[in-house]
Amino acid sequence: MPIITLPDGSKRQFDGPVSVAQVAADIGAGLAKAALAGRVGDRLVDTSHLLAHDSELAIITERDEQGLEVIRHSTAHLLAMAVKQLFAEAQVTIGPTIDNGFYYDFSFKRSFSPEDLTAIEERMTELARADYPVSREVWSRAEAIAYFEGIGEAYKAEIIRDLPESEEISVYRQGDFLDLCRGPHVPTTGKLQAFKLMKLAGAYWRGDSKNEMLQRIYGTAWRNKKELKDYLTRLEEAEKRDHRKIAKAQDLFHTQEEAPGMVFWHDKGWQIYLTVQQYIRDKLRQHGYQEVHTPQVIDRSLWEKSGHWDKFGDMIFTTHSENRDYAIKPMNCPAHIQIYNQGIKSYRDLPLRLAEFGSCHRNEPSGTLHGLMRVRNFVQDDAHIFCTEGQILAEVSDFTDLLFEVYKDFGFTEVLIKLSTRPEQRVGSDETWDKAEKALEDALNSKGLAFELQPGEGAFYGPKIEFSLKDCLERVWQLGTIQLDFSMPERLGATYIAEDNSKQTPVMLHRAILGSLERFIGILIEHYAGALPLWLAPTQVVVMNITDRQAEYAQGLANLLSRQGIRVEIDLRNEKIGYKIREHTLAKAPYLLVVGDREVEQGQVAVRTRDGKDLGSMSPETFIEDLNRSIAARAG
RNA sequence: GCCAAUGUAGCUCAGUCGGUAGAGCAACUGAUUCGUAAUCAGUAGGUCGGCGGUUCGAUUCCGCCCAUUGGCUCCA
Repeated sequence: MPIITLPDGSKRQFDGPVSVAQVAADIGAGLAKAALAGRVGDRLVDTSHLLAHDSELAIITERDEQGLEVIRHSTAHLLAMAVKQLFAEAQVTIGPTIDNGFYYDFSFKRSFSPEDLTAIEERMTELARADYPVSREVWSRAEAIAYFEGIGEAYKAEIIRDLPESEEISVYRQGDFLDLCRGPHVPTTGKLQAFKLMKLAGAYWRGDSKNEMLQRIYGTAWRNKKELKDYLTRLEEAEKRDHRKIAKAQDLFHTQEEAPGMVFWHDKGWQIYLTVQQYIRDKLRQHGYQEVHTPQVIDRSLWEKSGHWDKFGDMIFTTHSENRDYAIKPMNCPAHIQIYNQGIKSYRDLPLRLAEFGSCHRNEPSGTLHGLMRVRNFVQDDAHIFCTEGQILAEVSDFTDLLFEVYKDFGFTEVLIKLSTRPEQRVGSDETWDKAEKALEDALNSKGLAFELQPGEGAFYGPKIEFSLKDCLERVWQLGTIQLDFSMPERLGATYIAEDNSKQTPVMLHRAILGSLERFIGILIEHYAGALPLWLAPTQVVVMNITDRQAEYAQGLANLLSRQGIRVEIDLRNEKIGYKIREHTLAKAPYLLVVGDREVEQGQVAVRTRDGKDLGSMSPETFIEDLNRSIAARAG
C-alpha cells in the first residue's frame, strides 16, 4: 500500500505497486502524456519504474532541465538505432549528452559521409514518428556480455566487463534495437520531436590517442521545434562574431600558409594589440612589477637544465649556428631566473616581480591551431614573482585583486575559478605541497571567491589557479593563471640570503592575467562582435565631408583630433554621405563626424554614433572633451 | 599528431558528367557634388592551394603534399 508524496507535499495512496506513469495518470491525463521520467528521491527513473513502497516522487516532464537531458539522451539512442539499421556493420560505443545536445561514437570501417548524415537523420525522424515504446530490462552480466558479443558489439561487451560488480546491467529496447544503458529514457520515441545532426568528427576510444579512432556524430536536441530553431539562430549569430571573419572585414590581421599558426598583424589590429599591451604595462608598473626583456633564442643547454627539453622537446622550435643548438624560446621563465641570478639576492629584495612581453614560439600540433585562439607564436602578459614561502599568500591575494580589476576594465565580470592540486607525478615533498595548496586556497577564501577543485590537475612542479571567462555567448575561455613553482628556481640555481644568513631557494610564481595577447584579442573581438569599446577601438573617430567644399575644414578637424591623441580616420571620397556612413558603421567606428556647409559655417561638427544615434551638432572642443572623458573612463 | 570536410578574382560564392572559367561587392576610369546605412555607366582582374599521374587535352579523374575548417588527443 505505497503512499506517494509529490513535490508539493500532497500524498496519494495506492493499493499495490504503482508505476510512475500510473501516478502521473492518477494526477491528470495531461501530465500522463507529458511525463518523460520520474525522480524518486535523487534517482532518475523511467516512467515504467514500479514503486512498491512509500516514496517521494517528482514527475519529470520536458519543463524540467532533467527532462531535457532525458530527451537528449534518448535522441542519442535514436541515432544509434538509425545507424544500426542503415549500417549494420557499424558498432555502437557510447552516446552521452553534452551541452545543447548529444553525440554517439561508432566504430565503422568506412567513413560516414555528409550524405550518410542526412540519411541517418531522415531515418531518425521516421523512427521517432513510429513512436516505438522504450522499455527497460535488467540482465545478468554474463547474459549481457554474451548477447553483445553475439551480435558483434565488442565495445559494448568491453564496457559491461568494466562496469563495477555492484552495477545493475540494464538494457533498453526500442523496436528491434537494444542498447546497454543506465537510463532513464523517454517512454516512447515519439517524444523526440526536435533534433538535428550537426557534424561528424573523429574521437579516440576512451579519449586515449593510443586507441582506435572512432567516428563521432554530434547532434542537438530540444523540447520542440521552436527551441531547436532558436538554438540554430544562436549558432548563426555566434558565427557572425567569429574573430577570423571580423578580422577580415575590419582589416585587423591575416594568416597565410607560409607561417601556419602565426599572425600578420595589420595596422588596425596592431593598434588594438598595442593598446592592450600598454594598458597592462601601466598596470604592472603600478603594482610593483619591473618590466624586463630577454633573448628569443637561447642555447639548448638552458632548456635541458630547466627540464623543458625532456618534457616538451618536440614542441620547441630550434635553430643552430656554429655547432651550437639553440631553442626559440617557448616561455620566459628560465630567462627571468637568469636575471634574478645576477648578483646576490637578499630576503630584503623579495618579492621580486619580473614581467615581460616576450615573444614565445611553440610548435603546437597542426590540428590544434585555431585563428588567434591557438597559435604557434604569441606574447603573454607574463610575469614571475620570486618570493619566500611566507609571502605566497599575500602575493596570490594581490594578484587576484589585480586580475579582477583588469577583467572589469575590459568588460568581463563573470569569472570561473579552478584550483588544481598535486598530480600523481610531481616533484617536491608532500609537506611543501600541503603548504602550497593551502596558500592558494586561503588566498581564494580570503577574497570570498568561489572555486572548483580539480584534484590531480596541477603542474608537476606546483599547484595552480586558473581563471576563465565567459564571453557573451556563454563560451568559456581560460585566460589567467597563477602557478606555484618549487622546482625551477632550484634547478636553475636561484637563491637568496635569509635573515638568519642561511642560503635559501625562493619560490617562483608564474602568473598571467590575459594569457596570450593574441587569444585575448580574439576573445575581445568576439565578445564585442567587432564593436570594441571606445578606448580599444583602432579607429575611434571618422571625419567625413558631404561635398568637396568641406574637405579643408574636415582635414583641419581630423588634424585637431589627431593632435589630441585620438585615433582618427578621414574620408574625403566623392561618395554620398549615406554611403560613407553605412561603410564606417559596418566597420564599427564608434563616432562618425559629418561636416557639411552648415557645420563649416558655424564651426561645428555633427556627431553620429555607430549605433545610429544622432547626437546633433556641437563644437569640436565639446566633442573632444566628451570623447576624452569617455576614453579615460573606458566607457562605451 | 589522428579522423573528416574544404581550398575557384581582393572578399563572398557559383560553375565545368574532362575541351584552360562566371556573378555580386571591392578596385580602376568617367560622369555625378549629393545632409545621416549602398548614385550611374564603363574597364580591368584568375598557373581554379602545390607537385606528380592518367589522357590528344585536367580546374574537373587518381595519388602525394601544404593550408584551412570542425572535432579528438595535447597545451610548460
